[in-house]
Amino acid sequence: MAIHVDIETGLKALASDKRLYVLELLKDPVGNFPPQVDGDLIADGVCANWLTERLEVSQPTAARHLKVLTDAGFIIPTRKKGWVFYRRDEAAIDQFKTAIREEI
Amino acid sequence: MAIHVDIETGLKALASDKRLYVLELLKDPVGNFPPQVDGDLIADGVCANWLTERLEVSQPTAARHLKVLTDAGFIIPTRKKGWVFYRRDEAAIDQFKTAIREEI
DNA sequence: TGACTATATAGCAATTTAGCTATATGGCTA
DNA sequence: TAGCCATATAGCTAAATTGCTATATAGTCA
Repeated sequence: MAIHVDIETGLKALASDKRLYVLELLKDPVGNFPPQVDGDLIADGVCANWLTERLEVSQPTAARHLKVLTDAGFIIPTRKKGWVFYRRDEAAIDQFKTAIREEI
Repeated sequence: MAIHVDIETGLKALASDKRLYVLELLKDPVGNFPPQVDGDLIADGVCANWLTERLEVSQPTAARHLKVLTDAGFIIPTRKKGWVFYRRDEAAIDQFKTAIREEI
């Protein structure tokens, strides 16, 4: 029961439609969002504000979802000017997929 | 947000230490459990009673965990004599892993 | 520096999940 | 058939999760 400790954190982070949607949106920042001024859509990621709009929840609720994904290691925040940009951590995501494949 | 409907069910079913443990135990029924009389450990699976003991929760709580896993399609119940035996549905589990790999 | 703006946190209500005890169900077995 | 035993369901409490509003924080820009 203590075997799957890390995998369990990842599963809990993903077991939410909102958070799955964030990862989905971040797969194609250029396709899903308009151009950005202060952060590069690819290199830095997508502005928290835009993700919040897409999630259709309040700013604090979106912030918490983003924190869960960040804490699980699936997304990376980058602070620039007044904003925080988020992008997928593909290495971490791949590592999780491997763990699922091997341990479940 | 409606894209991941089936994947989300699976993720929610797996996002629990107890249920991960059930799948872990069912990976090696012969190694993890003593011989059975009324059901074959491999062909039929492991008696619900024994899984309940290993989970260290009450019978109704264990039954509910097993139902969640069954509803998600990860385990298959087989009724025989007085008992219910559970085994992994490897095909369904593989399908889930593929979905994770391709959609996350 | 000072005001403004984006994000984070606090704190509360509603919902979901997980646990329990008590009891119903349903099918062996004597 | 009658009783018994494994499993399922009902119904409750406690904890965790998700949403909100209000507010604190912190960094930017004039």
